[in-house]
Amino acid sequence: MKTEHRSGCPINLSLEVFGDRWSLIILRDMIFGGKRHFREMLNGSIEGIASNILADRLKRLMELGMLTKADDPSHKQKAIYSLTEMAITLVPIMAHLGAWGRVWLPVSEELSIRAELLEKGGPELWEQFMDELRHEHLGTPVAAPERPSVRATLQAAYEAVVARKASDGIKAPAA
Amino acid sequence: MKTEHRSGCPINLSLEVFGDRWSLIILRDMIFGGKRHFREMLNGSIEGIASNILADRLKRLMELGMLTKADDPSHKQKAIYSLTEMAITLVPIMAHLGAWGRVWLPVSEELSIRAELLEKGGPELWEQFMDELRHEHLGTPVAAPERPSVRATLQAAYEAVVARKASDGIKAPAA
DNA sequence: TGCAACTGATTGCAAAACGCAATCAGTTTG
DNA sequence: CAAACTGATTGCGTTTTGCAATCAGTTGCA
Repeated sequence: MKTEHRSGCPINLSLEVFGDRWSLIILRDMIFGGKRHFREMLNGSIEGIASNILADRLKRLMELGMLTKADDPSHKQKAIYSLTEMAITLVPIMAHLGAWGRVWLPVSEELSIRAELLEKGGPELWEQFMDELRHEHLGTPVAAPERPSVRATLQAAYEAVVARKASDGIKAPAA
Repeated sequence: MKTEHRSGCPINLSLEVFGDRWSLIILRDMIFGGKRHFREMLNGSIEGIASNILADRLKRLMELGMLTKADDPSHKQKAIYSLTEMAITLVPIMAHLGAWGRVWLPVSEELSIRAELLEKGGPELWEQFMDELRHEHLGTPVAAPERPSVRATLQAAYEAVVARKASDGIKAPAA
């Protein structure tokens, strides 16, 4: 791993980690999309990441300590990528980024409903989500009481918007 | 301005705005360093930005609506760059980024004291800071009661650490 | 008046990063 | 045994980056 840093400033060092156009996208898909395999990330990416870029970034994120890789028992060639605690603690940053983007940028309704719910849920919801991610990726026991998972809730809201927009389209196709 | 976006996802769109290695650095220097002029940013940058990169990013940030440029009355060739509300609302993101970097990355003590104070101050301090920036860059009246400015407080803390490390160096040079 | 220092940039150029398409060897499925 | 799928890798042309040098106009000082 490279140890040459431009400065010891926290913001600069953070930028050196994900100051590019793909690293955070990959982490977003793992965190909010539950993606764990190479092909899942490659084909599921709405932004259309190229396979060589994906391979390069996964490798880089592993070197940085944000991801780990393990064999998938169900398939000798399959690899499962897991988030580390370092990556899981990005959830609040993702939430803020989403909230900021929703205010200032031309976001689409269906892709921003998750950000909206995450923002409204606040730090409490973020903590619950991070606990779920720790359970899922680090194997920690479930501390919180049983309740619908944050990711499933966000996903359901996304699908509800998609369904509503589709039915709106039937009633008023040219709207 | 380009209107081609990879997707309408808030996180993706945010990355398209500052998903590079310099844009946030420039905004950081303006927000926390109070830099307003080209040369100030060029020579004051601890990361050593090149003049062509700086010119390109300033132009880009203006096109994106994050900065505005105005003539400096004191010098016909001088330009004063101002933050817009869009850029000022990045303060909470900066605070989270700094807090995350402080935990996970090899930050230097003197350059992370600001991040530490900003984190401890919480949203209340961020709001006060944003109000100061609005006054400074947008000319809004000062709503809050008179008190030492957040930037000055952060700067003083930085200088105190630098001074302490220097005197430590005299007592124990090889520490 | 003359000249150095300073203003916000711009240009040339080499290196690196990007991104698309094709390809790879091994694994599983039908 | 062939097709589909696994996580990648390679080649190659385009774009972006970043360093050094340079630019024209402005200001301050002698």
